[in-house]
Amino acid sequence: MTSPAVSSRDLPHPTREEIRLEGVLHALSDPLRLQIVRELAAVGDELSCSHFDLPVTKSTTTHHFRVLRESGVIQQVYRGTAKMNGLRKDDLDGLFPGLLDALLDAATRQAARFGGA
Amino acid sequence: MTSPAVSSRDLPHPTREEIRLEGVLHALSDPLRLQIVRELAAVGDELSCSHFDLPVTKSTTTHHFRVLRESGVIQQVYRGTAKMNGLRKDDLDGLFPGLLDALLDAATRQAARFGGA
DNA sequence: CCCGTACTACGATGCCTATCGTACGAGTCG
DNA sequence: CGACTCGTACGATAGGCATCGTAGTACGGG
Repeated sequence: MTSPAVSSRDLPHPTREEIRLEGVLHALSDPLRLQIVRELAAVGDELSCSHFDLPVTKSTTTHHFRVLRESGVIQQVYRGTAKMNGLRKDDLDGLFPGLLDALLDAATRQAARFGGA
Repeated sequence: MTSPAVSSRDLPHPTREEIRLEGVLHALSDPLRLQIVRELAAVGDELSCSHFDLPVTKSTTTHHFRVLRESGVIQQVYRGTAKMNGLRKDDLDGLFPGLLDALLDAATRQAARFGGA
């Protein structure tokens, strides 16, 4: 088909105005979720849930993506059977200029300090 | 006495190298603790625990200050009966350049958006 | 239509944490 | 010394959350 067909079922997202700093910080205070956001920022595009190889079951993965979505850090949309995830960079930059970049930079520096990739 | 005498009992702090980004973000994901850090940054000096008028009991206040200290966000030192709290700005800036300012700016913007002072 | 893939929903579990109250220790001042 | 202030320690409690397993739903392809 021509258009990707964003498929009927859609998911509740907070509006930009509803995004809370505490919620964003809480979402990013989990190592797995921070890692997800780092990868999303690195590719600068949407990624399917199954793209990530996380050391937890799929149930837990679903849970983490939901936390990220409900805190306003990512947007999720179904595309066929896949659920695509994208960083809400515009919204976050609009609300908190410079914060996302500072966080990503901090995460990169910490990854460099420790063995992490 | 002449010198403030940092009094015998002292408290365990993480070294700069031990500070973890996830821990910092978790510490700041609590509204009370974020508020404390905002006030410390605003005055740019040390403040006693009792300076803060928080809507919780003293036990809970102690708990929050400990979380902030153990995550490396603040340093605490006894000075007589008072326990003085100071932001570890140098350490945080050294580890994560720009992060603290971005966080404080984000908190200020959010406070402006909502009724908050 | 049936099957495989992708993800979800739900219940259970164990840990972490925010909160409180009470009892206590350290320091200061009269 | 004695009283008062500041903050701690400890136990209890309730709620949140990361994790899992199993069962189920949506979609696409043979």
